[in-house]
Amino acid sequence: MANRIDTSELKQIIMQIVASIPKGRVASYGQVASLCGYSSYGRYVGSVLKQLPNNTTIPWHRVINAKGEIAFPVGSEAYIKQLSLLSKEGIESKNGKISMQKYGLV
DNA sequence: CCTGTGACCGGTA
DNA sequence: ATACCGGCCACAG
Repeated sequence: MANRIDTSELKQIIMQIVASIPKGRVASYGQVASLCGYSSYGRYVGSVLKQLPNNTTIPWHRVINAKGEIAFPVGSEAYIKQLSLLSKEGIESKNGKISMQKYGLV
């Protein structure tokens, strides 16, 4: 039992969860954390995605915050890129907000 | 060792 | 509905 968290292993789990998000769906950082079994690791999820290389195959763009908004400042490079990728998968945002009811995980 | 930071979240006013 | 606040926790300096 020594339920000690292995951050290096947790990273792998997080990436696997994110990779498992179906195309056309989105999940919040906290939700990804929950699926990993660590509901309070939302911030850590973000820090892991931040470390991903530009050529990664991980669909990091399908992860947004709990409010249904992209976590970057509106108009920033990353914001525009993420919005573009989402739009490509048929995910539309209303006034910068994405409907979790519609695109959230089932 | 201590402090600040961040792709977060939920409660309260 | 928005704004503020405290909790959260790995990581960098």
